[in-house]
Amino acid sequence: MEDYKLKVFCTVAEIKSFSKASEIIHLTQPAVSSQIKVLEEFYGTKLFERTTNNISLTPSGEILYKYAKDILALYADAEKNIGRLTGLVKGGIRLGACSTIGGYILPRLMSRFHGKNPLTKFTLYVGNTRKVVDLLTTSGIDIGFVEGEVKGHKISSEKVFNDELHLMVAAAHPWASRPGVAVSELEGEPMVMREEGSGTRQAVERFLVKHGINPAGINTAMVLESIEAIKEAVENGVGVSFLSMPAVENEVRAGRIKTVRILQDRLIREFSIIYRKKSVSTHTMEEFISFVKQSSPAVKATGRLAHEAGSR
Amino acid sequence: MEDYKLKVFCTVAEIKSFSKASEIIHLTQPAVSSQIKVLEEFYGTKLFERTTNNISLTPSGEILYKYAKDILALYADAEKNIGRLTGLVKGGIRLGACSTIGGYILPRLMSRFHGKNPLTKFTLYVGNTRKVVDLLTTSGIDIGFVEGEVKGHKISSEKVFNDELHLMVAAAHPWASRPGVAVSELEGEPMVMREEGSGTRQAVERFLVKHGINPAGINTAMVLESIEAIKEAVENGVGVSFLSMPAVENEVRAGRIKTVRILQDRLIREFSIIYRKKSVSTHTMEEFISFVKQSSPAVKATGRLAHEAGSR
DNA sequence: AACAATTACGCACCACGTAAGGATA
DNA sequence: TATCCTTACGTGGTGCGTAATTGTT
Repeated sequence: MEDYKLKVFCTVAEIKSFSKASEIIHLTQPAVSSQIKVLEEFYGTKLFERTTNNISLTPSGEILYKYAKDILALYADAEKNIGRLTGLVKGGIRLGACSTIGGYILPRLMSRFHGKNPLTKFTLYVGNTRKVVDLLTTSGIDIGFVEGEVKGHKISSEKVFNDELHLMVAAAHPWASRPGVAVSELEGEPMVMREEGSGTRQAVERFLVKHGINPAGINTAMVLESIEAIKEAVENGVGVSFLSMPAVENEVRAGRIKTVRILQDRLIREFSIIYRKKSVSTHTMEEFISFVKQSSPAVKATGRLAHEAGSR
Repeated sequence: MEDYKLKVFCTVAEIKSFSKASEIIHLTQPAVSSQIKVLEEFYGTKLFERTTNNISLTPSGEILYKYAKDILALYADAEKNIGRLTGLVKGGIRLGACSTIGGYILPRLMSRFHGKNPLTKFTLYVGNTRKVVDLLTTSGIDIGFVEGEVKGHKISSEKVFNDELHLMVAAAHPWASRPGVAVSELEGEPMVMREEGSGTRQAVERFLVKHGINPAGINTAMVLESIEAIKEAVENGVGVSFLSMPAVENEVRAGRIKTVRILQDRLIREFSIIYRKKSVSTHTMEEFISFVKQSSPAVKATGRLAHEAGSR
């Protein structure tokens, strides 16, 4: 029920570009121009100074922007408080997540949440951490899930998942029948890796370094950007790999892939939920975040359960 | 640029009636129902409890109302501040006034103000003091002009005009050529009066009492509810009457009516400008009020000048 | 019966997108 | 030429009023 004109105006004021703002709010550039024009005609004054290549707020625009932010905040606040009162959970949530969470964990959470609250609508963007953070800061998404913690004055981050990366081998691999392997045995063993810069890759390398192994010395049989592709490669004996349990649950159940315990340690990485500090979240967002936090032990339990089952 | 839905909602919430609210905002009842329905569907909850004969806000409605008032106030505030900055004076002002001001003083002020600020639009309602105050409290008008001062916790009143009531006689009347008459001479002289309850009537009676004359003893030749009618009566020698100078300026200039000085005293009454205490006035309203205050000496001067000219 | 709110429906207007136009580096 | 904003124009959706319907005292 927010004021769309003010929303458009604020976006333009913040992005300092009609065209870029139009993309963010999914409108055409002329539509944005038109909205601003209406505002300018109403207030009888230019709100933006149009110099070539960049626009800036006029003094009038500054005033309106100050009020517009407050007004929009009140709209959001009203909606949140009414939502809290009625307990109604509805409306859209735009999520962004890195591939592991976005591909395997979030879809289940989203489905369960949507099952409980059919009036909710999810949009999910999957990309790397930087992209997710960018989208969050530009209000392209409402909530993000990334590995590690994100520091930034505009973003709050909070750990929610403890995701374990399990060593995966083909069913026919010699390790498949062993109760566990030492970290040192990974040296020389052909491994399938995620690309440089991927969170999984970083976690694996940190793990190796922690146990005195130089990642550069690893026999990297293949580098793949897709989890699905890695599973294929592992199944076909290209090499072993570290993967998140939810990502290979089906293959492990079917016996096509086996998980092997690392004797000395477990490779655990933390996922964080991130959201804009200042923006007033909706009641539905509050509910979803709380749902995710409640669900995270369950997610871990599922993962571990499957792991126990798969490795015995 | 305010949010029309919220405006409608607030009006209904305050008036506690769809149909009455629809009259105030000049909308049909179905339109109001529709607006509220949209809000209720958006927030997923009833905002009004519809019991027969009267409606009341639900808890959700209470929340929304609290926010809606603030939001509307911010819209108005933004507009006012931008208006102050740009110095632009535009938009509508709804005035209410008693007959003397509404009929003779305000039209000139409105015209002059409109001449300086062509983007302004005036609406003028003329009625007695009670009607004007009612309209003001129900937001039917923005500014009112009434005789005396109005006390009320929701209304601010401020004196602006010192309007003098002059004794008017027909050109052929014996007094017309005299430099002045004593108050006592009014006893027995046929007088034309405004109706009971009129501000002018009250002022005249207070004046008589002040000078030791019982109003009941006055020879009331005619009681008329219209100033124009009184002027006709005076011109035709029905009797003398007290009238505001601006109301008879043309007749005095044309010599059809003469003003006669009262020797001991002058009959001066005060007009006040009244407006709602809490409601955020627009910049244009501020400008108009300040214009009226500036103009009030001019109005008096004009009145006196004409008086001097007419009585000599 | 009478009053108040809702539902049904047709129309007019407004905001959008597509396409063309202008200005500046 | 490429980028960015504005203008022009046709169309679909929305909000209004009129009229009929429901519901309550």
